[in-house]
Amino acid sequence: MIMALDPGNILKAHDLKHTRQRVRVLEEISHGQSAVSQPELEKKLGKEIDRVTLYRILNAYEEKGIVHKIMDANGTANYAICSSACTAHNHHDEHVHFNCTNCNKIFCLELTIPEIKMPEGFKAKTVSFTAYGLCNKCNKEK
Amino acid sequence: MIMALDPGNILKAHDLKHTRQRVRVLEEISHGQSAVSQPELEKKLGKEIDRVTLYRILNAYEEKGIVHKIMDANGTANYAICSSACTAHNHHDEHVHFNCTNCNKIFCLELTIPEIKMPEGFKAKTVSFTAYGLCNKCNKEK
DNA sequence: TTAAGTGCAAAATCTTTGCAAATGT
DNA sequence: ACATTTGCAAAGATTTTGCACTTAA
Repeated sequence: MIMALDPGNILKAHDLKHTRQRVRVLEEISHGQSAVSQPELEKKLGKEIDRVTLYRILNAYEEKGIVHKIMDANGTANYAICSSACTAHNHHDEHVHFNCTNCNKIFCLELTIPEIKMPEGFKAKTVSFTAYGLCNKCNKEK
Repeated sequence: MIMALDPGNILKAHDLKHTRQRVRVLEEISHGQSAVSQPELEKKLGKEIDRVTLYRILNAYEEKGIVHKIMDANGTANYAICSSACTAHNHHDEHVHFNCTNCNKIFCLELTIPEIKMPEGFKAKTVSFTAYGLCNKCNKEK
């Protein structure tokens, strides 16, 4: 049941070559408990990986369904590892996100998004739910 | 109860001068039943209003609580008129949004976002709910 | 060996800033 | 008359594209 989460397997499973750069990006994204913004990744990896390469790797990961991209309130891309249920054509990212307005981090909460009946004619394929406020860390500091 | 919705009153009520450019932007935003993206506004108003002025007007409107800004999946800003209940410091935008993946339009649905209990330590101030799929128009065409 | 991936340079966008001229009250 | 607002020019930032060099399989 525990599917291989190490970079090597993830890359192999998606027909992506195992390169130093790709491994590093995966490491950084799976690092903490929150999603990582692209600017953060650039800051962290700027010396090791070219900016353009980072764009390409992130796009590839998103297309393959390895990570999911979450836009924060500023239109900045954030990335988190997809659950193993995700595939390139069937993205399951239907949990609640929490976007801290202080530290700007995005957390993937283990909460399912409630169903909502759409009006006549509107057919929802996927939904997204994001809560904005203070995360558990920033709450204490304030 | 029906508060004045004409541009003149809206602007006056928020201490903004009544200029040709501001009126046009308000007209375009309140035009249809869906939110308008910034690129659409630029295309529509490009001959009448400078790009930079448009940025400034949209920012002012958002700060004053005249419009609300909705980021679509591409990180593009979309704007819709706020309900009269919005003020600069108390934004009420807690209805469901529908983002059509075909025509890219965003619709403000008259549906309230269900409450979700946050995990220990996380305090949500506002929430956003967006459904992605085909809108009533695009559903028919496909 | 060779197709895929990377880095660099440069183009194309998008967004912000500064300032002089124009405009609304 | 005067503070705001606008347009233009230009700086800054972000994202994309092309191509030669490198690297994993």
